[in-house]
Amino acid sequence: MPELPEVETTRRGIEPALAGNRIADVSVRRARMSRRQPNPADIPGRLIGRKVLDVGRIGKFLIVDVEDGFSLVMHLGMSGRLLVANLEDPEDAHTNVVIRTEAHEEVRMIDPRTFGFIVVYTPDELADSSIAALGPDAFDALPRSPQLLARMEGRSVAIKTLLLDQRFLAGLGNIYADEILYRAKVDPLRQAGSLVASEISAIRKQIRPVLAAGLAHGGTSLGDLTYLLPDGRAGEYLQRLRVYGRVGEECRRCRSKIIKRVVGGRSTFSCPTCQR
DNA sequence: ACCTCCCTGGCC
DNA sequence: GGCCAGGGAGGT
Repeated sequence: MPELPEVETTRRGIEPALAGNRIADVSVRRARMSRRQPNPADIPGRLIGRKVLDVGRIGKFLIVDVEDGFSLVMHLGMSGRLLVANLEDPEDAHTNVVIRTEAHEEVRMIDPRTFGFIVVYTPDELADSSIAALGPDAFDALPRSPQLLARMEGRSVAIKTLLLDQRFLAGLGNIYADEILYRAKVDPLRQAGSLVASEISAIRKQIRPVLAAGLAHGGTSLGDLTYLLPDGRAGEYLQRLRVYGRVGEECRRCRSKIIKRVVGGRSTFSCPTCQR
C-alpha cells in the first residue's frame, strides 16, 4: 500500500486494533449486513474467543484471518466506513456491526445504505466464494500489459465494464474507472478485444497513479456525503476528478464538452473528442 | 453479456 | 413526492 501523505485516515488503524487480538464479541445490529452468510447465526460462534492472525485486503474486500481457519470478510459497499472506538465512545448513527476485542476496543462498521456486508467463511466456503474468484489486486498485483492484453483478447465487453469487473481486476470502482480511461484517452465503450497494445499499456499506466491520488486525498466524497473517512471527514478527491461528474464542462485537454452516458448500468463520463 | 435489484439520504 | 448515486449478485 502507498503512503498516505495528506490524510491521516484513522485515529487508530483497523489493522493494529485487530491483529494479534482475540475477538471478545460480535454484534450484527442489522440483519441485512450478514445477508451473504449462509446461516447468519454462525457468525458469533465462528469469531468469539479466536485470535486474529492476519489482516489483509484484495480489492475492496477486507479479509481478516482468525484461528481455526475462519476468515472474516468485510466489504464497505459504497457508504460504509470502519471506525476503531473505545467501548464508552458514543455510537454514530448507522452503526450496523460491532466487533469487540479483548483489548477493550471496538471496530465499528457504520453503513447508512447497507450495501456493505460481513461474512465469516470456513476454508471450504471461502474457496467457493466470490473472494476466490477475484482478479489480481489493481494496486498491489497489477499484471503487466501483455497479460492484460491476453485476458482482453476476443472479448466484446466494453472496457469500462471490464475494469469494473472484480474478477478481471480487483479494486476499481465507477469513479476511478472513468478517471483512468480519461487519462488513458480510451473511450469507455470500446470493446476490450479491440484495444491495441499501446492503448492497454496507457490504461495500465494510469491505474496506480489514479488510485494513489484517490488515497492521498482521502477518497471521493460526493455531494450527498454518504462516503466519509473513518473519522467522519469528507474525502477530498472530488475536486481533483477530471471527468467524473463533470457533464457539460469543458475537457481540460481539448475543451470539448464532457458527456455522460450509461455503461454497464453505471453513470459514465468521458470526453467525446480525446477519448477514442 | 446484459438487466434488475437492494438501500437510504440528499436533492430537485 | 420522486429520483438518483454507488458495488455486487442473481437472474435472464
